[in-house]
Amino acid sequence: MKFHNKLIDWYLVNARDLPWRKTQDPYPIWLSEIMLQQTRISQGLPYFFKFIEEFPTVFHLANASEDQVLKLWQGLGYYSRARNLHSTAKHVAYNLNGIFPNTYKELKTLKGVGDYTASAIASFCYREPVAVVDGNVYRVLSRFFGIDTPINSTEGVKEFKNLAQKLLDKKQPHIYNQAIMEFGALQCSPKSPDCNSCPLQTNCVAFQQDLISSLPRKLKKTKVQEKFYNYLVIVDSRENVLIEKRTGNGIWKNLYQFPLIESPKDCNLPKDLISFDENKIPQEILEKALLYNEEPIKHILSHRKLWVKFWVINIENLNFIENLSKSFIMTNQIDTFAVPVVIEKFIDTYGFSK
DNA sequence: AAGTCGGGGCG
DNA sequence: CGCCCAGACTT
Repeated sequence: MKFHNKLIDWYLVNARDLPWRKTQDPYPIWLSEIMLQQTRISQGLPYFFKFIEEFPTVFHLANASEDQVLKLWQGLGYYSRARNLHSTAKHVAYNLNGIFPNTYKELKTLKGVGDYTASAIASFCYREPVAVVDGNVYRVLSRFFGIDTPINSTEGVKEFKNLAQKLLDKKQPHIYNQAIMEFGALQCSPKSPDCNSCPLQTNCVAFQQDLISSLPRKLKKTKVQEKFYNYLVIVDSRENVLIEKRTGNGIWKNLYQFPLIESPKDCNLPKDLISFDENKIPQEILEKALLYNEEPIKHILSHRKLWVKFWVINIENLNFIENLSKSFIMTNQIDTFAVPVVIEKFIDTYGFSK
């Protein structure tokens, strides 16, 4: 039996019941594919339901504000996905009459839709014979064929894409693509795959040569850099709190935060804050800072290690911000703004009175 | 070709 | 801790 037939037979027995598999409507399928980029299904699923409920159609999503979209995305990470999602929704709604492109090539022109996502939508919605290559596919193919080309090298990307396309069942690309990904997720998992019950065992090079644990190969990434973040929770007598929008192009773009003082080392006293402050916040304000957490919170990201401290400053009124060039906002409705998880956790613990 | 971009879960 | 997850985009 052919490779693709074995995978599909396995899939028909073992497929999970997932909401985006019940439809050919490109809107929910596109939404799910964006959400699941570098994200486990268990983590993305609740967000998928939230989004479908809040934005039942691409027009609802297009008519929302970016702030609203980011707020709903809060906690899912890789926020450029949310910004691109919203941008593409507006494009589809206003320029394309709400109709998604229906070919791989056209789909790839959409913001946030790359090689994988275009293949997924084109095959699931329109039966176009284009093979998906995601983390699951890399793993299944590298093991079954014993390919040790690093999957994140230029040659590896090309090699696996060509192989995947060759193996594709072109009469039912939608089922084959689902099958190989589901197989990678459930049977041929990264750690301790279930080789004993595997229908591909006898022809699997990695299994026969005991290479399961060393495949797929991957070039190691650069080491993470450490940073020290000091957030100033400046609260006035009416429970207004100062926040700002992160604009630049870096991490957490367009999310909100408390005024931030980044320091080259751990800070323990207000005078440290004063020496590192670039917001030009008046000294007499910073002097009142009370350290909320003695031990910095370790916030681990894929490419960064953050040591985060929160400093609470109670003052009578926040009028001093008029003298600052930065655009801080006074708010007593902090819950309505999208914030990074490390700030969300602080807000939940600190408990502003509403 | 290498960096950047989140957060959670698992061994 | 290190690795991985239905990757895309920038430099």
